[in-house]
Amino acid sequence: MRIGELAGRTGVSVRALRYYEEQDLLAAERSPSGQRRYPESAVDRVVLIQQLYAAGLSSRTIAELLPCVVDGRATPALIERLAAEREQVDRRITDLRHARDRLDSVLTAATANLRTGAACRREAAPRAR
Amino acid sequence: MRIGELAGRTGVSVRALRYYEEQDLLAAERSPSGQRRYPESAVDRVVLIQQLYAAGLSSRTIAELLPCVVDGRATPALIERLAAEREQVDRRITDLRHARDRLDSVLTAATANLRTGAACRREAAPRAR
DNA sequence: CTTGCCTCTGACGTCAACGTCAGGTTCTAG
DNA sequence: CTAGAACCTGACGTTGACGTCAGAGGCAAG
Repeated sequence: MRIGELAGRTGVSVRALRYYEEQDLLAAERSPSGQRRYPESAVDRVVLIQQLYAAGLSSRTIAELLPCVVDGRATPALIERLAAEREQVDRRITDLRHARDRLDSVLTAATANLRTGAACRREAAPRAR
Repeated sequence: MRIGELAGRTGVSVRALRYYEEQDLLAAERSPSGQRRYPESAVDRVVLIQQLYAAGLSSRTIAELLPCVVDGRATPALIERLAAEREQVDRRITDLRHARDRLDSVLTAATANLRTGAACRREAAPRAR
């Protein structure tokens, strides 16, 4: 398929796909006229890339680990790298949970105050730009 | 305390503290000569700011919500905002968990392959810069 | 008083993951 | 055949949270 269809089916922009290629995350055949042609498997690949971005990995890191992720093969060094990234993700999850809990306690407190009529009287002033 | 001490005690840079002030996240008294003076409570405040950054909130958002977070009071609109941010954080946690699970399955697969002697034979090529 | 660290403002630099625009080619529907 | 959509490369713009540098003033010790 061509780049526009891949973009449509994955929900990422054409620009992003070209960027992925630039970063060696996603290869493409070329038609005689130079247009990119992707196989069906590219859809899954792009989804995977998005997942890894969502995990907070950089494109540099993804490029290093993708071959391993795709074919399930790796050197011990790559496996260590993967494990380290996994730990990173775990820590980020923990941090986020703490932050969420913090927001939760703030929320319940604020809501309770609202109900007891203790709401702020100064309106939120529109901040200068 | 002065800015250097606050930086040391919170682990954030002096530059970051000045940036927080610029973004209305952290106020400071000034000595007659113009140097910033912070109360003890600034330490907690900076820690809180870090937590909210960790939650993925922007400084703009933090500035809007901080008064509410600090004194537990808010307008209904602010409470809605908080709840929305909380949901955002929740979604991010879910995404991260998916990504982590993905990394996990890759890891176990790769490790199993390693043990069965199916490791990649082409070494990880050092990528061009 | 001077040395050396701390602090100030102002301003430009950085980095990642794209967005956007220009100027040109290619493909496809009619 | 032609209009218009889709594609190409190349290059500059954007955003957020700072880093870094310059040039100047402040503060404690000896």
